[in-house]
Amino acid sequence: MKRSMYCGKVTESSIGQEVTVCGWVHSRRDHGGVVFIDLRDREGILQIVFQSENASVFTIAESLRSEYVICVKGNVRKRPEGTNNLNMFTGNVELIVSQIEVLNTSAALPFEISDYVETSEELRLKYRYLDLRRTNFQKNFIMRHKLSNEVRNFLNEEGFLDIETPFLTKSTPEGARDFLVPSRLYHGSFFALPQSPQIFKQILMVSGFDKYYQLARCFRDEDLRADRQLEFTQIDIEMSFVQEEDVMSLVERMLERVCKSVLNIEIKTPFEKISYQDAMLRYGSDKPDTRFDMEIKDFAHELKNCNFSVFASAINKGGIVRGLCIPKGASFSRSEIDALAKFVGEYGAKGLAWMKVTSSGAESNIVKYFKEEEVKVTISKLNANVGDLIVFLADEEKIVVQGLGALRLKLGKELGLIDKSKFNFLWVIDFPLMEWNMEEQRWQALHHPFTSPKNPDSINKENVGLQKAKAYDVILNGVELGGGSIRIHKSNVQKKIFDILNISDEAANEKFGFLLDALSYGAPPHGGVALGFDRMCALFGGEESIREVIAFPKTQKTLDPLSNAPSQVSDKQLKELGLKVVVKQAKN
RNA sequence: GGGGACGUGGUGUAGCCUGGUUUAACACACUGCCCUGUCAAGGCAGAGACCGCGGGUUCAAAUCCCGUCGUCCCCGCCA
Repeated sequence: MKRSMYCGKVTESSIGQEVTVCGWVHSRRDHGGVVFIDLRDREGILQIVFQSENASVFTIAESLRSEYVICVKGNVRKRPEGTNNLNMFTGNVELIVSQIEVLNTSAALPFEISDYVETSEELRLKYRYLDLRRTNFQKNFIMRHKLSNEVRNFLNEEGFLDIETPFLTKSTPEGARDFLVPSRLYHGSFFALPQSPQIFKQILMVSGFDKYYQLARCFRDEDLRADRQLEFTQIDIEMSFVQEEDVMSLVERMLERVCKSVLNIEIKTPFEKISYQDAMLRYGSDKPDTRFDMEIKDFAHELKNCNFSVFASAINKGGIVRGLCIPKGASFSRSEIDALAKFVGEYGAKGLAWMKVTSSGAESNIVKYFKEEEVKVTISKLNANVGDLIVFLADEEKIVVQGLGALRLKLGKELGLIDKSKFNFLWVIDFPLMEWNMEEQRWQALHHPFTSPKNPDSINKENVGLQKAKAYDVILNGVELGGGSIRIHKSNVQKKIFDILNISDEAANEKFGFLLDALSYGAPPHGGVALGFDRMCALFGGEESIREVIAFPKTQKTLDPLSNAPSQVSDKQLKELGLKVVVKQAKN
């Protein structure tokens, strides 16, 4: 028997036709004289019916079990009056089986393939092939395919060339930890897997390809999170003879197109723009979730003479005081407020000051240190209403910003302030070029060291702290979807940046000499962007974790329970590579 | 490197706080039987866990304590 259509595609238009479908036994309902089976393939589920009149197929039907693979032929008919299933796409029809072939049996399952029962992550990954049979996964990966296809279509139409860059490349000193691949012919030398195709795509611009893209796999040997894997995919784009607006406009048009064609959502362009400084002040984050308000306000000016010693001393030490208003938060119990204080403690805050807004002003154990005017100004600046809770952090800037930013997000989620149907795109711009690394006592690129300063000609070691970058991040619902910049295209400017970053001429030549050389041979002005494709798929699929849109992800401890990678290798393999010993064995 | 949550038949959970009628409960899955319109089908019967692992406290430990392993979330890290 040869399949004639997908289970999930059988609808009214097939009524009266004989079709052959193949799939997995999703569920079986044996009524004695009639057996119903929900047959599942990647496109959906179809109810097939076995009637006792057809004795030979009926006997087989009674022996079928979950996840058996079968092929059945039969007539499609309209379901009898009153037996339609409105929850199924194929719920108005059913297939009356005339022939069946059992293509394979299945052992009893280690867990239920059901959308109703959650199974532990470890077990799901060990039996990933079963987990991926869930309709939600089938849906996610079909969506992922559509998305990548639409991205490619769009970029192809815009005149971009898809060019591959190497996986075996050179280790770079700045940035994430590299995955190293030992060289067999040159013992002691290593390739590195790319953290991103950054340098290669810039060199492609020097070569005159003008517009490049790639759905590029990238590798970073850092600890994992819900939105981070060791390897991930990014939509990598680079263009010549462009400014910030050109790249941003391209990204907007691309996102507009894929939102329409994949999700059937109309989004507004151009996206709202917010400066880095503003984002950090108002949202305590460089990737603000603007689906809800609860903005943070600064009180350095209003409360600088406040009698509350914690605030005064924080300001005296060069720190800041900021606060936010939690709607209806006055009903929080003391222990709930303590929990909030503990939460901001994770970001280094030593405490959380608070006041409940009442009809006569405010109350809490710190209100007595405030002048009436200070309370009034605070309430009005935060637009607080009676019944709200105002919380403050006073400390060094980084702690206050991060603590309140994280608190705002946590409360936004927990208090249900977030409208999940919203797709809020946003540009964060005007990033500082560099930030001071306290531990290593040196400047460090905020983006990457190839990012062009706004004023490349006047930059020097003294003013670098005030320099802004020609960089932009695109944010969706509080997730950094991607970022990019206009690059440095002149080798003297690039050398100057390396110098400020404390990378010696010698080191710069050793690590990036090939880029510096390339820039000296007529590099065009260029810039680009990279979008996290896995994150995009997760957001589009309504998933919290990118593991739900990656077929074979690793656990948080970087293991693959399916294949048991990483694993030890033979002495012979090691010897060929000029390596010895394995110190720590992965425990699977 | 650090903090937190979790770990009980095949799966998901309850029991743990307050140790003893626990012979560890419930649902799903599984096995057998019944049933001609179900769709997370239903009914009857059955098999299946000494409670992640190790140690300690106690007359007595799934339950309390210590350690350890694993999974997830977060901080650090991720230019």
